[in-house]
Amino acid sequence: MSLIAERLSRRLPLTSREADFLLRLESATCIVRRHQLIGREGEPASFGYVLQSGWVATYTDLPDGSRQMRRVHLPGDIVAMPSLALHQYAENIFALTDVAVARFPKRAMKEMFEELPRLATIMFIISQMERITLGDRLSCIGGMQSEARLAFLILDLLYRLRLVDPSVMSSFAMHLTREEMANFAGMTPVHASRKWSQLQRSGLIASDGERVTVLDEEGLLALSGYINRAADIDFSWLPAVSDSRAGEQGAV
Amino acid sequence: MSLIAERLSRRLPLTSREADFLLRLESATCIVRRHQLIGREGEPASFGYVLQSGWVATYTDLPDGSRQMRRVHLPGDIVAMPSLALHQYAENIFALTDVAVARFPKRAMKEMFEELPRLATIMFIISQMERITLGDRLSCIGGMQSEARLAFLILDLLYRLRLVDPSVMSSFAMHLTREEMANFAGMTPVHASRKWSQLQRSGLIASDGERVTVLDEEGLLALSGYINRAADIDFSWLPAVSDSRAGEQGAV
DNA sequence: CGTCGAGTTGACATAATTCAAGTAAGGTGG
DNA sequence: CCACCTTACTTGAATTATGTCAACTCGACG
Repeated sequence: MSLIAERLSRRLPLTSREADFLLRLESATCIVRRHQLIGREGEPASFGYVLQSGWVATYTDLPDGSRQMRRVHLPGDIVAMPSLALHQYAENIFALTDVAVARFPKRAMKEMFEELPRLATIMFIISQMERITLGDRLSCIGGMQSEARLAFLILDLLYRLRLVDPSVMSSFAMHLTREEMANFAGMTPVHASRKWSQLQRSGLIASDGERVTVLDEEGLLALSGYINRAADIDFSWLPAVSDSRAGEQGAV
Repeated sequence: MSLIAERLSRRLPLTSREADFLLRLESATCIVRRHQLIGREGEPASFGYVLQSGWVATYTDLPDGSRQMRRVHLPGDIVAMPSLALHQYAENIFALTDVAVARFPKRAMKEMFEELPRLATIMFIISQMERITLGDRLSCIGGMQSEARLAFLILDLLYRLRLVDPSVMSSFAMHLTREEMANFAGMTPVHASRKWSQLQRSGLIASDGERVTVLDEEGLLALSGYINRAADIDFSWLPAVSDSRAGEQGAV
């Protein structure tokens, strides 16, 4: 089964046609080394990507030279979907670790809307969720201090890693450098280093370079104002699988 | 014709069934006074809104008491679409001016995906555009100084007002108070006031309390790093109007 | 005439950046 | 095996951007 289908099927049964479609999205895998670009801002936005393993970030560079990371993508995420609405990629797509990604052509989305309205609606809902969580991050960066913004990053990764791999409890391998964290949280690498140390000293997290352990999840939640939106997602209004076009209803 | 259809039809011919659907979305208009809430964070997210006249903002309040505006909506925008993916509104919906809004039930979206796949794709594309522009704003707030963040706000409003009303050239009525600008741009009202004055002194804008005039559009663009994404939107991959279900192809 | 909301300005405090120096770990070639 | 890189990270001191508090102006309104 495809990685996306696997994640979705924990919440929703998918029909076999839907699962087949998602599997086809992942038919063209390629490997990219850590710190290589998968796509560049300004290139024709002909392909979306399904991230199969590793971490990917999207970022843009600002005129003054600073870099803003917009999103860290984890396995099973669709990468660069927003740019499919444009002729050119709006963001750079960057391998934070060695990754495996599958690329799919923009026209696959067209087929989905034509033939699999229920799956299209699911994708629509997921996209709206991403808008909400991006807005949450905007609120965090616009209104919170640097320590809280780092705490937000940690919780965001923790909760999303739990969705990918339910065995994740309170610790995970942090694949971001201090500079990458800083670019994500809107501060300088030096400041990120200081505040990271402070999170450790205050007992909220522990960190040994490779792994982070969340020691006080409640404390981080209170500090960062993070809201786990995924818990509130509403799939109740999906279209029915249409009789004329649907295949058999798949189990799982 | 509905306001959404009118804006869309400048770029795309809509079928009469699509136009009818959009008109139905706007069948239940109500008037809300300036500085009233249209929807509250945490309430059941049963309805989306089409903004018909006036300005609306969405915002959230952070634990430390600061307020972050996420989006200023202009006439013809769909408001609260992201929250339809959740059981509860994720944001407060706030009338910046006296407004007319039309509310539509969440299930209208279901119908759209079932019966009007091309329109659903258009909505999907617009939503992805919103993700991009929200990301642009994240980059701006995360990486730019306060003066640039205000410049970004001005250009964002200017370019979007031009889409709503092609007669807008370089000046418009600014309906935000200093405090609201500050909440939007991630700073304090006092600081917003200082930097607003500075934009005037440096000759980039003129302002007389009611109206803003952009005197140096290039200068504001260079200062803020603003990118007008709407110019690059790609509607070329829409599904065809399906034969079996479509009405006649409407002109305009 | 008094009050209210919005805006401005000054003085001071704090958060974050900048610049610079230094540590530590991993890789490479001799 | 060691000397010598490079890269990531840390820490201190000085600087700048922004926040905070308080006083004041101004116009709208009853």
